[in-house]
Amino acid sequence: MGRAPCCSKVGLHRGPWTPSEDALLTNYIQEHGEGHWRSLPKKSGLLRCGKSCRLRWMNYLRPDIKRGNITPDEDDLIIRMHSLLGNRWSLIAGRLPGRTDNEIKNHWNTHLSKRLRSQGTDPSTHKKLPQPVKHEARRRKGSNGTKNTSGKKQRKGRAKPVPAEKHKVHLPKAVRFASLSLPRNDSFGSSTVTSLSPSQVRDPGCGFRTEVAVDVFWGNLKDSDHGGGVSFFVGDADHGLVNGPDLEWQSLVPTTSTLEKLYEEYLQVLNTNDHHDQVELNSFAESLLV
DNA sequence: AAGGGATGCAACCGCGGCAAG
DNA sequence: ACTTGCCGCGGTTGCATCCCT
Repeated sequence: MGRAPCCSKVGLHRGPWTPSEDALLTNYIQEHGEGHWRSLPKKSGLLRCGKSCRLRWMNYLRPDIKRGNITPDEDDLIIRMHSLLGNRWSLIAGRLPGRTDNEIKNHWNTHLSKRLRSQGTDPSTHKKLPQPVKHEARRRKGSNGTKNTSGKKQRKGRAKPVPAEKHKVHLPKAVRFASLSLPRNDSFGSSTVTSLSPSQVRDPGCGFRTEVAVDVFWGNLKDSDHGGGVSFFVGDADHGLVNGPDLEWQSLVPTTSTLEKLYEEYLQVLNTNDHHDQVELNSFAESLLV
């Protein structure tokens, strides 16, 4: 429908952020809070488009961002989540405290997809490839997120990321919805889980969303060693579910049997490889999202 | 030692969802 | 019902650095 660009690019800075720009943005947000990205640049004196400001804050400046190597456990979770949800990086990132969707996306594209391929698994479908692909990637030391923000240098043609059999997983797009969440730092054990049944979780119409189930899986799979956060998605009135203000934490008591059932169900789906079950897996993931 | 390809990550781009008018 | 603007997401690109020949 011919929407206007997010901002007039005339006179705006692009490319790497300078420390002074970072400081301006950080100071402004600390003082006024996040949001209103469109008007933020003008108010803060930044010569950047609002979108760029948001990205910089979300992916780099936010104080809760965890920088550094992604641990094997995080790798494991990313792979599992990706097998369920596909390229829903923001959803996956939501379960990895301190990690951004951009970081996870990059990590997947540069490390995990290659690793899976080298292990004989198709990274997009998570199904076994006919034969394992030789791992030709070179190891490289010390590129640990310490990206310089300095100067420029011309660039020569970049090999596109292996286009090899680009099967897209057409899972439903994530939808935005209200959520309540607890930080993962709180121990999973002390967090609460709503008492919804697995069928409720799977019921597309029920309004509860992915993260309940995914966190449940995570809590089980990782045996709480990460301290799981728990998120709740509140259904709408049409489905007779509670709205945010009506939720009482006291009522959200975890029920071990519910968790076990969910875990069983999840394992069942995960442990199967044939086509029929792949379909089931997809619809399972779908049901979590719709 | 140097040049060029490979790698990793920050940043950009375009699109879709949603809410307000 | 339609338009407009904002926000957030996923895909893609740009570029500094690493590593191999």
